Amino acid sequence: MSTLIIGEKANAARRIAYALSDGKSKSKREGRVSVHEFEKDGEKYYVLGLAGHIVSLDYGKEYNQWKKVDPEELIWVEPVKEVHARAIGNILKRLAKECDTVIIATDFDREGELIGMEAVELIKQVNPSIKVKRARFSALIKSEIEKAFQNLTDLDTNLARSAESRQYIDLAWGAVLTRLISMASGRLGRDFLSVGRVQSPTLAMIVKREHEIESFVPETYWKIYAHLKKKRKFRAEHEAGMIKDEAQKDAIMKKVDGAEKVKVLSYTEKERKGRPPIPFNTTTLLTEATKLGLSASRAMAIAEELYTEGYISYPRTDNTVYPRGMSIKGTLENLLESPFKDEVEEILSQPKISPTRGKVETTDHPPVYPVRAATKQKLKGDKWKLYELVVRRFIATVAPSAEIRVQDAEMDINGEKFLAHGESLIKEGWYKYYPYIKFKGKAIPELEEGTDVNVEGIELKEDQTEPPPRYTQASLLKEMERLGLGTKSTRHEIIQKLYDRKYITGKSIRPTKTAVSLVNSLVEHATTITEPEMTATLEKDMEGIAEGDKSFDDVVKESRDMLEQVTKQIKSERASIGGAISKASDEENVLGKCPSCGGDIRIRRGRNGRFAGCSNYPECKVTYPLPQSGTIEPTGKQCEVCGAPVIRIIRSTGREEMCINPTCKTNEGRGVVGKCPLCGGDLILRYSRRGKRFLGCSNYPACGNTYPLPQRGKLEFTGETCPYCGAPIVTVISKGRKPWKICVNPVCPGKEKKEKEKKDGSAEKKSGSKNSTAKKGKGKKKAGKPSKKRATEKK
DNA sequence: GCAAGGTC
Repeated sequence: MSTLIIGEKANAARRIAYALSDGKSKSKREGRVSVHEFEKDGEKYYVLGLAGHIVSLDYGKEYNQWKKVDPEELIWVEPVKEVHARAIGNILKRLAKECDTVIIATDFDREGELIGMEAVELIKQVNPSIKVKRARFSALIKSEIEKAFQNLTDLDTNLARSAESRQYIDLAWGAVLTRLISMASGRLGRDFLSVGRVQSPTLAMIVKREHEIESFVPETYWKIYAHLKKKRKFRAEHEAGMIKDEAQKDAIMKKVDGAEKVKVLSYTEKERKGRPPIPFNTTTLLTEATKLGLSASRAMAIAEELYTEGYISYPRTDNTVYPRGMSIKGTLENLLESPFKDEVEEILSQPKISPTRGKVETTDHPPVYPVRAATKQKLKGDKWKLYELVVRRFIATVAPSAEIRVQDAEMDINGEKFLAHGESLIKEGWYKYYPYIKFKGKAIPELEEGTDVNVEGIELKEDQTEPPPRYTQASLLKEMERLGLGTKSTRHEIIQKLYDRKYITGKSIRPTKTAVSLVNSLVEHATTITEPEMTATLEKDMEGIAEGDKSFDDVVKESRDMLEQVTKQIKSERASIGGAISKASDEENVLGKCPSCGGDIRIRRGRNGRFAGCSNYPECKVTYPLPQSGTIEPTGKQCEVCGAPVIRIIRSTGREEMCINPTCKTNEGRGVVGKCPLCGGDLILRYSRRGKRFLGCSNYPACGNTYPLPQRGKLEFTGETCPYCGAPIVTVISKGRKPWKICVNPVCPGKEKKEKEKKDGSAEKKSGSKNSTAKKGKGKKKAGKPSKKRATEKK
């Protein structure tokens, strides 16, 4: 008979098969799924990779209609498991029938144990007598894998059940509270209001911060500086630092103002090491990526691509210590074929290469590091930027420390002490390789104890204390990690979810009115779900189950009892909670005052998408069309010409303010960028439903002439027309590139002509790469289809 | 149409 080995993901399965078979395994593809086969000691082995969880937990179909189910009843409904990755599930069952043993070789962590148990449950449906074993390895390298397979153990059911309890609890709390709150506030359909163990505490933090900012009372304080000169200009600060007492400030100023000299009381110079940064885990990778202007979600999506294409290691990791089995030198040598060759050679020439290490060391995956060389031609745009970040981070972690000279001086002016501090780089060390962190110190001149230094002036600087800053994606990720909210794989998704649900807006994150109202209601009536402690408690309970001290049933029941309490409380306050939230979300949609009756002009949804209408409808019938893409915000301003509200439209390519009234004089000629060469009408900058910009003729539908436009970067319409085809010429200004001018007509006869001219020179390669980008563009559009397919498959 | 956790 044969043995079936189950890995957590395709890549892991491939590596397990390779390691156990000494590279002799054969792969067979069935659709998107690969099965690896090999023989060893006369025994046949199959290795199959899962895609994480292949079953999901949900309530049966009979509970799908929200209005027909009392959420309180839902609390005690037993959810059911359904295979969502059908293809993998079918292959799993088919192979299991042929085998007498199955070895679970999923990741060595809690979820890995559950993923394995789920597979076993499916297998037992078709082969109840199969023998089940577990292989636990802490790195996907041959020696570790072999050791694990020589020391097989049993599946840890308690550990798996602990993870399962989390699933039950998250689903119950999430579904019940989401439904309760959504129904109470009349937000049904796609506008539902979600609540969850991780997202709600995260949102509550953001709301709390906003509240702190709003209620912050700035305090005036002073700082006193002495501007000094010894060969160079520098400054010293009064030792009191921030002075909030006005009398104290006056007293000091009285003594020091007008002074011409300071006496140096002491001067010291020290050297300190500037340690290189620690290896990347998911959180630090994503927070550093925000410096490149990438959102956490976008950075993660790119990291995934780089991983599947074999450029970087697995991007979902908490580990900050390179594992023992990893070759640092080998990793560096791999990069010799990249544009980082010179830097890598410098690093390799060190007598000893010792990497930095962080505090967190896990055994499932290494920190994120580059595994293969790439060039700017292969990886473009953001992909290259992120790859470069990973490479430079890796180089920095094995680069020498910087050496920093630290200077400290104490000085006296008429009995008042002033301090000067200087820092300068003696040796650049890792800073040279990692430009994302800049050395910020500044040197002061060398001083001598007991000498005088000339004062050029005393400065009294008045300032005000500032409220704590709003969260950014980077600071939010860090805070979530600190509080144990979410995991390396989900934190960025949770943040994205808060944006998608319109709970938060902006790079400097603000909660919407709806979010504030939602959080206030939850804090008052369902505090548990807004606190990180719920996760901490759950973690403890899970540990209890894993250790065998608690039962799955007790933990889940206890949680359901608590949820029942909360549910009853919300039900009893249903009207006031619903009223407060729907009032807030109504306000969110107000764009300004109606110029005709003074009512509120609100965003409304109709059959043909969104539009703006007066709140006094049907008495007042004022309506305005709205663009169907982009975010619309009120500006609080009224149009000076027609009195209608002025709105702001925010698109990924920029923002603009305009009068909401399309027939207003201020909108005349808006967006007109040139003449249509076909009919002489106006060419107007328009946006499709999906937010893509293009040029369309004003005589549409009589004239159907359109031109596509680049979707990234700022556009400047030059007013010039193309000498070949008469289409407008546009200048594209995009970050990190020189502005370039193009004719917007993609099939302009002038383009071929230019290509021909280029080919005459040595530009053959260049035009070749141009062709490939053109193909890539088309490929992208095609790639949209399979991803849609995937989405429907899931459902 | 609910969550959070794997993975793609």
